[in-house]
Amino acid sequence: MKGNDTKQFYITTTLPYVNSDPHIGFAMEIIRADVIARYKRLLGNDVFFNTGTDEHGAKIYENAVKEGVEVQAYVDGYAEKFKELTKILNIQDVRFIRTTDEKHVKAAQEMWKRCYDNGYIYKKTYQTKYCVGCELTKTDSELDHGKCPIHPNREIELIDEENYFFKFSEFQKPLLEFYQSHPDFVVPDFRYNEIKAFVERGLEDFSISRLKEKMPWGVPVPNDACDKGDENSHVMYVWFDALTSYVSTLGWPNGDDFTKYWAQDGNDNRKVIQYCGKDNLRQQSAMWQAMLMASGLPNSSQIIIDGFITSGGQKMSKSVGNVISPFDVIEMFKEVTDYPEDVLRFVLLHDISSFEDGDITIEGIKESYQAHLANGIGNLTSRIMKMATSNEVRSKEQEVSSKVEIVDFDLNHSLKKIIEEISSIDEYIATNEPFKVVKVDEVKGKEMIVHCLSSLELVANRLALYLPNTSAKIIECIRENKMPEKPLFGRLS
RNA sequence: AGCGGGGUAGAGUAGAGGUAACUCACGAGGCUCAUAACCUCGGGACACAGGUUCGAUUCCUGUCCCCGCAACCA
Repeated sequence: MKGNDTKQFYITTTLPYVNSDPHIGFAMEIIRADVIARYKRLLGNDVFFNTGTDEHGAKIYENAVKEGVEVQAYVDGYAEKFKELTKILNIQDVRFIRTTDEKHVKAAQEMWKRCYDNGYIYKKTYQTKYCVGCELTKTDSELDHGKCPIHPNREIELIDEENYFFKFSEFQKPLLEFYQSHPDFVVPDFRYNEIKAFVERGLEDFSISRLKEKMPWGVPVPNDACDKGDENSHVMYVWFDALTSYVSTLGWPNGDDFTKYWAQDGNDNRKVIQYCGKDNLRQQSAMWQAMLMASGLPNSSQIIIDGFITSGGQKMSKSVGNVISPFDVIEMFKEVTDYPEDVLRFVLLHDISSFEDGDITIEGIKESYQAHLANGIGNLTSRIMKMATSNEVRSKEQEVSSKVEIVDFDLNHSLKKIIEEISSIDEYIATNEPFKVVKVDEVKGKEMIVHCLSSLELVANRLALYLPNTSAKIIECIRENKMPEKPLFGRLS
């Protein structure tokens, strides 16, 4: 990922399933995608950045029924929450697709038709064991004493019906060949190895429809592409529908955006990047890729897999009481800073490894805030601007250096490098004492202060991807030669 | 043999075949431009056992332990 290697750049998060409030893990995913999107824009790329909500399926239907609300109203409420999340996180210029959007429904049906016409969808009667928790049919080998090992508290449903199936099994070879020829298709490498091993073990066709009478909340299977007599009797399996959102957001099968942004084979000018959590490895890097192959569309360029976030060494859960909501973190810092969203962005980007699991606690967030934002960049800005304003030293005009580099999507590493520079500027001030020198040798002292201003501006520029508002504020202070009206990041009481 | 990740100072994390780094906490100095901030110095660590190697904490093998892939979940 360096230089102007691409012209069009497409990046998407997964679409979170709207059966609960926005998770901080998703906040991390979209923040990371946002940093990459900003980076690519800075390099002059034409970026299409997508997110949205996944709104169909049995679990959502069940939840809405349980709460006694219209399903549409139920998903509308969640869609608003997730839209709100993109706003408070300062996610820049992102498209938002909902799988209940009309254009998405049409696209999912078109995807189905193409797979069907190409011979990859067939009908069969079968009896199967279905776990509602996983939204997956289970083979006997996948069950543990008749229970889903993943959802032992849910009863396995025995389904004896005629369903449509996707010929996943036919894609073992094509997928393996694809992985072989694209060794960086999945990042990090250990996830690449994992999916390769999974496909090597063999693939089974999976059911991609549900009887409407049992579960009506889904995209109707297009009847003109399928056998008569089947009219409106099936809806799509939620994964088949949801995965299509990555192209429906581009207006596929119509629209210029699709031809413009979705990677074409052999066209190095385009990149299609998908961010997702590690639970999505199979869906994104195997199922979805097989669907693309089946419908004759180009594959994605790269899948970036995030780790999970625990809190206090444990999975966040309401019963344990260690859930940290992105909204709450931002709320918590509103009193001490005008940039609470940057606090959350900072913590998620700086304190969590780019690809491994990470841990977050309220105490840890506060510690990181105090060390790096309040005592670090915030204090540094104050001390330098104080010297500059009281000695009337203006910064030199400086070409906006885009001396930022992100290698292999390792945002954590890149941000840490920038933070290290803050410390070295503090050290410069302590060692050279410009505040003292300026009193005895004005010219020399002012030169030193100018040097500090330049260094600060460089750091601020490099922080722009990560902490956009903070960065802009610092640059504003330098340009207008003024102190921040109040500390950038006030001390916690 | 289910899949995958991990065990590094008191705590949380980096890192890498050859002086083990950072944040917090702790001890001793310094500075006064700054948000009781900042700088310097110091104490203190690579789970265990084999192997490969001139040399491993890093690579390999085994053992022990922890975590995720379940539930409200990305």
